[in-house]
Amino acid sequence: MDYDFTSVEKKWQQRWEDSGVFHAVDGSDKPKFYALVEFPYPSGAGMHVGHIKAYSGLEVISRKRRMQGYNVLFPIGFDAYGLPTENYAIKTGLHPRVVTDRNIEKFTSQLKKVGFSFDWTRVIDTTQEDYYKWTQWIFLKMFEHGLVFRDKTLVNYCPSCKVVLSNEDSQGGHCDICHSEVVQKSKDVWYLRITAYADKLLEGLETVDYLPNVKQQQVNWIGKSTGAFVNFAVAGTDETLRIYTTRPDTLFGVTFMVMAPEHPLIDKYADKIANMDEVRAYRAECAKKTEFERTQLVKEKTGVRLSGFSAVNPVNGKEIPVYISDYVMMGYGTGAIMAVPAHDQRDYEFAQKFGIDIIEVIKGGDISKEAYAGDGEMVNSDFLNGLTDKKTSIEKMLAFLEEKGIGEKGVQYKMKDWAFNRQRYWGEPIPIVHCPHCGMVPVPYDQLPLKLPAVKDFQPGSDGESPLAKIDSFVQCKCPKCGADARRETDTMPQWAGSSWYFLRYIDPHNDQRFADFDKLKYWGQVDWYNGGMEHVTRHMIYSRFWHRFLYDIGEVPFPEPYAKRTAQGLILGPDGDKMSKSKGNVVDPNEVVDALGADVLRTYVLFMGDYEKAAPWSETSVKGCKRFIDRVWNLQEIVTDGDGYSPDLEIAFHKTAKKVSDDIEAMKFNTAIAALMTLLNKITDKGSVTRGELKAFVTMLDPFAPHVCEEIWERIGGEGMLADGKWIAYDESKTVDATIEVPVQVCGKLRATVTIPRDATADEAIAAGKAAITAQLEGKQILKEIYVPGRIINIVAK
RNA sequence: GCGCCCGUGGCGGAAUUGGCAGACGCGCCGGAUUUAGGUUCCGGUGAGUAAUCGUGCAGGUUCAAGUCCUGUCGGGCGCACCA
Repeated sequence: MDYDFTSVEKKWQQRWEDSGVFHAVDGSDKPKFYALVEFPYPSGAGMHVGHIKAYSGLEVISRKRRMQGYNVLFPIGFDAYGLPTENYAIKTGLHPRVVTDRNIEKFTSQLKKVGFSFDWTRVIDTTQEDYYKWTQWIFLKMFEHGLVFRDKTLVNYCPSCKVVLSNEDSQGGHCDICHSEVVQKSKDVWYLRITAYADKLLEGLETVDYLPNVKQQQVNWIGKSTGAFVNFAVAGTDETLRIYTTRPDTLFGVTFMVMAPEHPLIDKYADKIANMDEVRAYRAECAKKTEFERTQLVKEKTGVRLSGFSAVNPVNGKEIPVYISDYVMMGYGTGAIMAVPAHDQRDYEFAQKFGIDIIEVIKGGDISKEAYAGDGEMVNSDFLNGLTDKKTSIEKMLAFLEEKGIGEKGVQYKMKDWAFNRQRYWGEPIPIVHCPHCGMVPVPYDQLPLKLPAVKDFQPGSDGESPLAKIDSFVQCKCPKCGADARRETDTMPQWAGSSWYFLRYIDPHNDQRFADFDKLKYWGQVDWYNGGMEHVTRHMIYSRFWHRFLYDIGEVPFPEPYAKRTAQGLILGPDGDKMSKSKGNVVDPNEVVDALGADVLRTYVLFMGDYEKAAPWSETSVKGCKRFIDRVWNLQEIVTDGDGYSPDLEIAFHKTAKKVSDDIEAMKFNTAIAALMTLLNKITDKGSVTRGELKAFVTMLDPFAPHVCEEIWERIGGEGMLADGKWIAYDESKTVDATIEVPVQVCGKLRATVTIPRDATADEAIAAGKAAITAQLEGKQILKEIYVPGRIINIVAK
């Protein structure tokens, strides 16, 4: 009997939809479980097998949870604002709205074809007015609380996309969207003051269950460091040159200072600096370099000494030279450093090149060769001399600095404020009005959403202006405060805006009074389990934790951290082992797999192919193994016999498998859970018959992975109701172990025999049995040690 | 440079965390069914004639090491002149 998966899968997808079994119930008495997967960007290319793997993990867990009696919220939506759609619109002349709707429709039908158990009544689309109204609302709340500010600064700018990028979007000096080289440009930028939340984001990590490397990456990204600010006097003026250092204990080793080329003090004292021409030339040279070149192409230190401008070391009164160099960044610390060439490799290289003194203050290295960054006894350091503990030295120096009023303890973060505007059409309009009298005025809350106007021309302006700037009817408005003629902000929000709070909207997606009802937020609470890609750990994850924490602080949500648990799936690589990409032609289309082999096979294979958290290459031949597996399960119907219980010779195997599958699913070890089911199937087919009760148990366990075939078999053998809201398998712990076990017997760690002994044999009994099996090997030898690890191994050490 | 992770058959990967290395699947070999191919079913499959040897390499700890320690080589990810 051939398995007609196409019609069976269609049939059950329809039944699930008609019955509403996957609808989450607000306020149900059952325990709640909120499973979240990263909603897709609906690109024109359609779904990728990577999406399937990303969703299948929590899909399996959600199906299991429902069967365990939970009220499960497993939603899906579309993160639909973004540049690819806009670029496509520019190319084809189709409106982004049309393109987006078409792509969402395509994604929806593909997702349904795989049989995911999403609650389709809660779908969200970040580009719909009733959604982005609340994105704008949250933005205005932040504005109200002083977390939004505007600054004219050098920004990362992508000349190809004609758009300003955040640091997160221009990692490595390349545009995250088109991979062009990013340049620095001076622009008006809207910032969200995420740095104000740095400590909260750091502390919050202690209360959540994220994968250790996810946590580590966020900690590194926030990049908290503790040290000191120290004020150096500028010789001959009242000016102070303020620096940040993590090693105030090395202050006696400071022999020069370095400022970033853009440091404002340089302009202030331009007439005092004798070689200003040289300085200007150096600055021009630096400005030409991109951030990427400045940081990546570390070759030789360059710089210019400021003549007529020197500083005084506050701990010993020595006058020291001041340089400018591009190895010091304006964006970190104070934009100036104290240089300790003996104990910092960069300062060392600079000192060597410019012939500056190198004074050792920590013993232990050879400073004639290189800087020594290790610990050791303090020397040449006055009151610190003789100390060997770094912590003590730092504390002593800090006390000294504070007493003299020349410095204090300080904290710095690598994380920078979030550049929040884009000069683009397809995004949420920033709901701010520029009034000549009142300045920046927020659009009143009752006028939200500030709708994105329909336009025909999505081309950005030549100087990087938003397409919205060309629409007079949008731009020209009255100031909400004073009524004067005013101009609307024409930039839109970045793609990350809509995804920064979407998990809250799923809880109450149709609410038109609030972003989500407070009682419903209380009922559903934190996302219990969030799964997604590692690439979102430092952007989306940080952003959304920030937004959520802000909403908590102003009393709008009842819990501070949005996600209780976070896991990540590994990539699916192309059959050639490379990352899948269109240009390499190694992309696997999930649609084709569903059509050729069925959704159950696709679902099973993406979880069986390897460790869920690791990357694994797609294999056209391996996927057939899963097809065979599903077909063999289908064929069990041919050998089914009457009987509700387990047959004696399979009972232990069923209990064992039930335990293993239950446990492995929780640990996301889907590959071994499926392997255990395959092993059990092999045992059944070896035996040649299966009772109805056994088959029911089997399809119950397999259901989260391959629900269509399982539902069909369940129905055909007279199972009650649907497995989708059936009951998860129970097992008896005492029946997961055999009464007798086979134990290997080693002599001096080498395997010599195996013996079958009762599971509860004592050590003496086991060893006796073991020795009996290896009498030949023990002949004429003296036994030194006898080891029995219960249930594991017998090892006799003899000489 | 700093931080994290990983090196196991022809391939993807297992190994209850120190206890029979190679589960499960793919591939391959042989057999059955088939006119043949495909499908399906059965048997075999780390290397070696064997004793034995085998988890990137070299040491170490241990009765026992894929697992722990030291060093080294190779690969991946993240951050990066961060003061």
